[in-house]
Amino acid sequence: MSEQKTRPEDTAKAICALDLVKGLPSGVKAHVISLARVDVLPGGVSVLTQGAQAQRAYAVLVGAVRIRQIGSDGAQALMRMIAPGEMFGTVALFTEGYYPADAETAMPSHIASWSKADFLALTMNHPQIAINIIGMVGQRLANVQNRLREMATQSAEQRIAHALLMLVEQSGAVQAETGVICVPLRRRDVAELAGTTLHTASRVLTAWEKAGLLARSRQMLAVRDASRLRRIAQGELS
Amino acid sequence: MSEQKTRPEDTAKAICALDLVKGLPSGVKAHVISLARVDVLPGGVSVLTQGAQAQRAYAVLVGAVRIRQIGSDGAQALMRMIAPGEMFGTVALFTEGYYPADAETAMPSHIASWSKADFLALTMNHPQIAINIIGMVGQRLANVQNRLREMATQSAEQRIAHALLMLVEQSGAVQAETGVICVPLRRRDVAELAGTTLHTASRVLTAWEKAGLLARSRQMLAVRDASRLRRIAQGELS
DNA sequence: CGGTCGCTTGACTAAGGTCAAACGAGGTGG
DNA sequence: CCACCTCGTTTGACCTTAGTCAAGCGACCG
Repeated sequence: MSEQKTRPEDTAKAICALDLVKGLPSGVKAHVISLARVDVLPGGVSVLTQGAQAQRAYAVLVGAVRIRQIGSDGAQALMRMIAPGEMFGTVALFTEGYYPADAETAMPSHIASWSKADFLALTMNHPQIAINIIGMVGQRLANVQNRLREMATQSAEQRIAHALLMLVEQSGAVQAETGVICVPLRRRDVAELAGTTLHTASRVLTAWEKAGLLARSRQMLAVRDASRLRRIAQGELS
Repeated sequence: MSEQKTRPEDTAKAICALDLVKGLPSGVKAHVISLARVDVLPGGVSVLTQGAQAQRAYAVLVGAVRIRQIGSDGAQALMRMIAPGEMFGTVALFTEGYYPADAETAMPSHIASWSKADFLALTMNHPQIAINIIGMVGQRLANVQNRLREMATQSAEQRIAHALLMLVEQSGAVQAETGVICVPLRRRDVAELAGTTLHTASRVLTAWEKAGLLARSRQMLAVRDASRLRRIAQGELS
């Protein structure tokens, strides 16, 4: 966690690495960069709120964002964590126009964003961008559908294991090796992600810590024995 | 349920009504129609299978299709029912290329489809089509996310009520009035849709039938008291 | 030093899943 | 035409999972 300076060329590079501009000539990438607004935000602040008119599309360059949905009955669920390089709030620009969930920074973050007008113009002028968006949304859809099936058929323990494994994968190749999840995760987050209560999540996680499956330093979680966790996730174990 | 003749102008009209070609000039629509293959299928046959290389994108013109996902552990969940005018199997053409679920006709159906090459060319040449796809997928994503939250936080009874209400809405404005769900629904379908077991679904449904909330004729379900059902879905009742 | 926040832990409970059995309708073949 | 079988469904008895209620702990912050 070294001191990090905000350099323009870093943000440019980060934006170029987005799936959004995959396969586009560098001229277009430059244009996308020029249209972007970059905000440097502390942790725990709201980026967009559920139900509001969609004005902008966002991408996380540095840090992490929590996407949480709250139902009409007040129950809330954590839809996903956004890691660097991923986008959020983009779909609402194309549909009814209301954000379907809340987004807040889970740690100090750099967030790039584009106005609705600019973003729509980009997709109209560069079909490849539209296709890239379809790819990203499709990936998300597949992911959510998988979780839906798991939620319907698997035990709380399995779902928690899946949630952790997903987070590790999301953290990128480097972390996937070591198993460190570089996002501050509260028990409550894990619970909402896996669709259980804070209490059962706590019980399961502390049990796994005692068994040496997990380790915790500060707010971060580290998966020590991913293969075992994977077996638990598939119901082959305990 | 009158005898139905397959007339080319009917299929043309049905394809023109797809969200896919919304906002496009009729010349393009004609082109889309010319590229479509239309299959007339009996009920209960497979249209595409999970895990197969995505070759085509599909749309239901007449009838209904069941989209079912099966996990590595064998547990299966009904992702959604496809009503006339909706598409399926489209996203896989843009992502990895494997269908994420099975699709089978739930009743005799007319299915339009386009080859991968044609479909991708269409989206490249007509950005509006790509944007329409994003809209459709976005809608789906929002829907699945809502169900995910419900699955995590609500009771089995509430989820079943939600599933029925969703089906009624899907059946179109005419049916929404009368409350008839014009799709053959087995108990098992309802159960998989709501993420419960066949048994609890049966218990709940027969209880509702006895209470006059539902009626059943042949394989179809009819919702007699939608407002009451809606209150159950929101947990205000029983 | 008190307050808040996040976490842990225990005891209890109920929702709903599992197991088991049987029924009715529809279709098929003897 | 009837016997039989299959498939979808119903219903009961039981039991496990995981949610609820309640209490206490430790850490961090002002």
